[in-house]
Amino acid sequence: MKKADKHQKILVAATKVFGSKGFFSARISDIAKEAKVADGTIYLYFHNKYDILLTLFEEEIAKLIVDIKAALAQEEDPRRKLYIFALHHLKLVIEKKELAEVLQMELRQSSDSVKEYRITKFVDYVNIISGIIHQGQKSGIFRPELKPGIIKRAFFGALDEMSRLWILNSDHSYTIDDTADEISSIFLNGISLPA
Amino acid sequence: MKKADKHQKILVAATKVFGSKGFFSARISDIAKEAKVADGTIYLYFHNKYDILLTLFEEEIAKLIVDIKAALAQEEDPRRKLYIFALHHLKLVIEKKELAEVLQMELRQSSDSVKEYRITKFVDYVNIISGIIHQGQKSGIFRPELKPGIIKRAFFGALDEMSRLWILNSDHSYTIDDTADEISSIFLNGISLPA
Amino acid sequence: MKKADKHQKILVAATKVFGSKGFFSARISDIAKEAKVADGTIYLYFHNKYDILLTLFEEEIAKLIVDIKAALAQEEDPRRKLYIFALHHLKLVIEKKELAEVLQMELRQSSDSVKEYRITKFVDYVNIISGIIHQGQKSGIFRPELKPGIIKRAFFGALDEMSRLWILNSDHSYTIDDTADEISSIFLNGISLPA
Amino acid sequence: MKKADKHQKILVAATKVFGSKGFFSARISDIAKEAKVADGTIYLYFHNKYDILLTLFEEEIAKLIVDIKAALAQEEDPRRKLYIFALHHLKLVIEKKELAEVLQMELRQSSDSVKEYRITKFVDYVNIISGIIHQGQKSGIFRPELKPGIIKRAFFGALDEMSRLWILNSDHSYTIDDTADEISSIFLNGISLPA
DNA sequence: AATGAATGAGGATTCATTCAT
DNA sequence: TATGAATGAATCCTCATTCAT
Repeated sequence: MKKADKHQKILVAATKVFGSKGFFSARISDIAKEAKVADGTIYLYFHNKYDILLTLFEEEIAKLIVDIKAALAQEEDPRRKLYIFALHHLKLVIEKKELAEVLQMELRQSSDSVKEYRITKFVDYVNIISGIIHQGQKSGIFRPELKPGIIKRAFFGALDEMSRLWILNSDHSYTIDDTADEISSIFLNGISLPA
Repeated sequence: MKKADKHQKILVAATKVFGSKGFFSARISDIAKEAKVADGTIYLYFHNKYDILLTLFEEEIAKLIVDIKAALAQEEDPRRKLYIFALHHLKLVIEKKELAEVLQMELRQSSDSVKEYRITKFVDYVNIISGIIHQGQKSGIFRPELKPGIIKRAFFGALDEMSRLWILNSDHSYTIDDTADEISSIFLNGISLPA
Repeated sequence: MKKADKHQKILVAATKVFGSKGFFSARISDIAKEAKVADGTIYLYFHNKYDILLTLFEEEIAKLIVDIKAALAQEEDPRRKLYIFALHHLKLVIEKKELAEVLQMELRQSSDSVKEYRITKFVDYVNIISGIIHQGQKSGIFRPELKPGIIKRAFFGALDEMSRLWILNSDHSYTIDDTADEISSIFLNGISLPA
Repeated sequence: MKKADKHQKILVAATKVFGSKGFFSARISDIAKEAKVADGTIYLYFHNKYDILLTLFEEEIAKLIVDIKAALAQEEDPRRKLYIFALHHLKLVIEKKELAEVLQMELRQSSDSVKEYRITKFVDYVNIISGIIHQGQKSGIFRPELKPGIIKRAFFGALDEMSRLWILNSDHSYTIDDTADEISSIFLNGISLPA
């Protein structure tokens, strides 16, 4: 197994373990067992437990940004773009339940280093939304008086809370597409100029 | 000092400490010092560290529900009610920054006992929103095809994310009233039937 | 048991354990067991394992300095003083075998903090010797051309090496008094001016 | 590279590393890096970390004994011999600072295997001194009532302490020759019969 | 009821040693 | 022979909880 593979294997295991027990309750030995490596091996790839969490965010959010930007590039209409963002975000929740849980829980951690982190990678992600809003305002589709800084937060928050619903409830009454559709249409109705 | 007072004093201290360091990083001795009692005294009022967190939610959210319901009772119009809910929720963030932080962070903890708890008290709180939506749909003000279960989550999530913005940023460009207004109007535009 | 007592009890235990296994091989749990306290209790009195060692030196050498100075105060003749110093030093080896072993072993540790320490407390101790030499030179008893800085080291080294002999060998062919006498007389012959 | 060369290279590296960090704080990987071999390679030449230390003593002290005996063979006078021994010992400190540090520190370790070792090789070294004393007593130069067993220890101790001075202090006020001269003359004055 | 010293279980991390390549 | 990634036993230290006073 190549070096990069083991690095990845540990991250995958950590995502799962952090997701199910939370960062603090997760034990290094849990991650090691899940990754089928020795405890000590983890320290060949990461400085410490916290470094695993940080790397997790860095790598996964980076991937997510790439994916979403690729999907958005196919589309012109800011209204459609908002829907696509919602859809992607919610899809992530289903496909990478564990990462979503980590995002859910750990992103709220108040430790300074995470806060610092947030203002880099995570903010890039959320700023995709304000970019869409901005574009829509320039095209005369969205109401010009709205502050993109507020909308992006509200939109992200709405999606995020929906994710929480999915993560915590096992039986899902609604499909992703329906939910993405419903949330984006509420927002679109809310922020669009009358035709 | 009466028994109830010390119980309360510890909860106030715990709110502050959990808020600033998070549940796991908070030490019982931190809370004891903040409450100006001995470490051991805490165990005369609470079973364990976790019990403090649970009690905190129970008591504080209960109070919050009472407050909000009182405010809503003054109002008939579901559209106004939604604005009032938003305003109250955001006001809480300012007035009880620490509790809001605890809500922000710990509510996301996936530990089973919290999950269990959420389906009681916290859900009551969020259900106030779906009650408003429902009422609005019955009165023919809100679009009848929308699922209150989704709307309530989206609305709460939007508010919650705005709170996060406030908690983590020190300088606030927008006022609470503006934000409550903007968010509720997006939603109201989004979910209202055309007049 | 009073607080100071437990502090002392731990130091006594540490002296014994460090003495028999050396600092690095000694386990905190060994010291705790020897002191009949819980492992954690040690950390109520000391910052860490290293702090125990440092405190040990500080307290024991301080006591030793007091004792030796008291004994020297009774005496005028620098020649007698040197003998008294030798006698006290060697007596310490017998009476506090463990501390002597710690001194033997750990004082040689090259860690910076110990080195730093040495230039304070331990140097005070050894400087008692150069004080005696100096006094003897002023009184015209010791050869004036000798450097007290060298003599003190040589004399201490000779005593120290004799201690090592005692500590490592179980059967002692010579008595302390004989040894103190022999070593001090070699030095006295070596450094005295012809009568 | 021949087998013996790598064996030697590791010992040289170990001398340096043990000397600067002490045996316990030295890491196998430090030695490996210093010797420019892989960690695992060390185990092809030594059984374990401890075996390196033992071999170090064995080989280096053996060399030292050969050197000193060669130098002493040139000389008849026991008084000159003592001076030569002192000079050689102190020269070692300058030339092989690291080995001297190892001697300084690790020789004091009380671990049983080292203690055992000491009674073989190291004792041979120190016994060179008692041999000189004995010879001097037979020749009627040194006082016959002195116990060579004590003198050898005291002399070695004095030299050893002087080494410590050199190793720990960077600026050396005295030259080796001066120091060797001063120490051996103190002893010679101390142990010689009046002419 | 209140205290805070004492407890000891638990876990992150290190590093000597092994072993597949 | 040589490598260095992998191992996992070992240990310092933390801190929730207890309990004698």
